[in-house]
Amino acid sequence: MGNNRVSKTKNIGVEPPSSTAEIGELDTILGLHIRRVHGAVQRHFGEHFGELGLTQKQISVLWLVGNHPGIAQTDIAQKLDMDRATAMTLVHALEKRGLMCRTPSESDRRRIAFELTLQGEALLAQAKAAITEHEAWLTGRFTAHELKQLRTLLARIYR
Amino acid sequence: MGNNRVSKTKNIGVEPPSSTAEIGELDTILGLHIRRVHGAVQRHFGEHFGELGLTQKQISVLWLVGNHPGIAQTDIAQKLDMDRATAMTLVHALEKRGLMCRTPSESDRRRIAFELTLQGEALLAQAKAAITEHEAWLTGRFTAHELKQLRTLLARIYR
DNA sequence: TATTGTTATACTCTATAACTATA
DNA sequence: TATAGTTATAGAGTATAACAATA
Repeated sequence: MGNNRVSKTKNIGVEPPSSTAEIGELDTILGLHIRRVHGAVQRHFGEHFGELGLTQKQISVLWLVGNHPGIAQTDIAQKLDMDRATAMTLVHALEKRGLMCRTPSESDRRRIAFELTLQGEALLAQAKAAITEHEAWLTGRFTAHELKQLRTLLARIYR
Repeated sequence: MGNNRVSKTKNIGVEPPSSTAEIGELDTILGLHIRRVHGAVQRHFGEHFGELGLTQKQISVLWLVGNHPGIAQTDIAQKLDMDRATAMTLVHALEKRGLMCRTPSESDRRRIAFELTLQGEALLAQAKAAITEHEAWLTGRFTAHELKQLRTLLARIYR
């Protein structure tokens, strides 16, 4: 098994590290561009703001809860394009760290209202500073006009 | 613990599902746009082409190896912006499924040359068709000019 | 010393399915 | 029946650290 090779013996070990980017047809694929960009952004944030102890995803949850005290898990999931169970994981971790707390709703006892704790507010403030810096790195390469274009074009993909 | 709430009792359970998108300042963050777009693309591919049994990442590895028979893991990693260990995981899984095979290089015995198997070639052909369809869904919402703009702007982030 | 492949390990994000309580 | 939260489970992707073989 594993021996039904398709092109017998060409270029064995002769692949020159091929300078930089030249992936052939692959280069045409917009989806690949998007994944690479996503990866680059993710990587930059982790490398520069990892000490914060929060991922971008976690920050967006804290941010959202900070803007909407009393919000429920379902709404968090819906607003950030997540599954209910995925939101649970996020929320639970943040709760366990004492950054958010819960109060059962009285009008609808199925729902649970979430708010930031004082600690959560404090860390969110730091996180916002980090995000601001990170955004400067990300957006600094564009003019205001290009930035507007980019936002408009990207928004058309998921809205 | 968990009782040091910050805003005593406002909006408990009164959060109206808030129609659609309105995340406040969060909406300004380009990084968030990128993550949402990435998620949407990922989701669409999985939902429509999951039966193929290949992820977009796996396809890009097969595609790359197909274009560069004899390529080594390090080069795959470098060309697709991955860690060596991450590439290992990908490559190993594809190998185990009989889609790629290896031949130790003779000129440099540290390197291993990878090629697609016949099975790999066949599946890649199917995958390319899927990607083409997926790309049509993705790019169909843009004019040719917008598409060029978008590609140019995105490329500026990781190049 | 540097590079290639490897293994072990770990964490984040994601989702599905099934369950409980409530509406 | 439908919704909110929960739990168990799984898989993809990512990375770090340490090791062996080779250059």
